[in-house]
Amino acid sequence: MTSTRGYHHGDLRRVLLAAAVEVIEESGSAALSLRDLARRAGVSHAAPAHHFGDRAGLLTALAVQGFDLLAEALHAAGTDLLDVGVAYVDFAVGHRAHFEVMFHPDLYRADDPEIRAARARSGRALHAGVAALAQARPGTRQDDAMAAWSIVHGFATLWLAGALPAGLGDDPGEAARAVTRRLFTPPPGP
Amino acid sequence: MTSTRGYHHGDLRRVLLAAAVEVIEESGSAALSLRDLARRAGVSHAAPAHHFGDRAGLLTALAVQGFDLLAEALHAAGTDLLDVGVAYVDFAVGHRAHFEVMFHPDLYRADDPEIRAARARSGRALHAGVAALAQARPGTRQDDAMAAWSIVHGFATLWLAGALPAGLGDDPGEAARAVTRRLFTPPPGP
DNA sequence: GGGCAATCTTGACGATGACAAGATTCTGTC
DNA sequence: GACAGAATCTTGTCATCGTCAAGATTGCCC
Repeated sequence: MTSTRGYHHGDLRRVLLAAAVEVIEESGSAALSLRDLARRAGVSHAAPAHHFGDRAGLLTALAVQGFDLLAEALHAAGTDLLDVGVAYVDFAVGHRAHFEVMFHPDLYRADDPEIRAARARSGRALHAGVAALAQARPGTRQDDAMAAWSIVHGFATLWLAGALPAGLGDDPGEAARAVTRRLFTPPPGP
Repeated sequence: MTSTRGYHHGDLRRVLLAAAVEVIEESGSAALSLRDLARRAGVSHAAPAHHFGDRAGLLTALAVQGFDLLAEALHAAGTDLLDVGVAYVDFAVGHRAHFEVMFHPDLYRADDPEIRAARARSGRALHAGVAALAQARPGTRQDDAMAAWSIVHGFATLWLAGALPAGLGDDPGEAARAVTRRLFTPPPGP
């Protein structure tokens, strides 16, 4: 119970980031406030500033965390591009707070060195799937990489925005699999 | 000059929406503030409330505007799905403020009847392209529609987030055309 | 011309972000 | 064990914001 705690929380940075995820998942990034996070963590309103500097600093840390979690998820998915794509969608839906912040660079310090490094790590993980495809299918071009990334990112974003029509089922990964499969097996042509 | 103006601006609603687009394009939706928009329009801080009720009300109006502009852009693109896809990307990049707000329903009143109607209009325009494809290519399924929407939406979102690698050129429409073409002509298989 | 709606202005309050000054706790060194 | 300094907080303040209320002004319709 924090009432017995003095001036040293001990794990405040992690608790604040977890609280931020909770608030963003409930109400979106616009509803995030440092004072609210401080209350939820049981500390004074200025305590978060020591760990993050300011609101943008906290969101920078959240984005770094997100890019690293994404890299891990993509690595774990193996090298089949369809599996990597599904893992991307699963990540986006399972970590909607991180995902929302990651792709809104105006919310954080996009030129922060940690962000750049984390982005590079997830970028490499993303391209591992494309590299495997290029190996299996000579002739694969950069456009194919862009198409693969675009389709899974688009699907994830539309799912999270609640823009997709009903009938796709409850499993975003499975729905994404059916949709992204189209990239490789187009409808019968004329 | 507003200094000769009394209590009746005459066109305040439109001016506030235009100012909102400007601010969001410059600094993102998080930077939007009603007081700042009022200052830019040369009125008092409470004037916007008469037209929009509150901040979410203004963003609702902006989203409605966006869905309608999208519907118009898609109708103007004709029925070739590739052209419709490119028009979608051109719309997103050319109206980045509207696009950002449209796909963040936590910023506005998603259950507002005007929003629902506007969404339906742009949804119909989007599906006109898919319907044309289905006519030209029997066997087209809902997955194809989702794939088409996902790929252009994903490309647009990634482009706007500055996440795509350099080398795609300066024309988002042309870059999107090359990428979305992959949906219909996949790389040579094994 | 008058009444009412529309469209503003002024003022106030609570919440926020950011900053400053200071208090407490922890850690490392001697 | 003591001390110094870093780390980690607390308290307070200020400017800005969103929202609400009360009131002033203007436009429109009968």
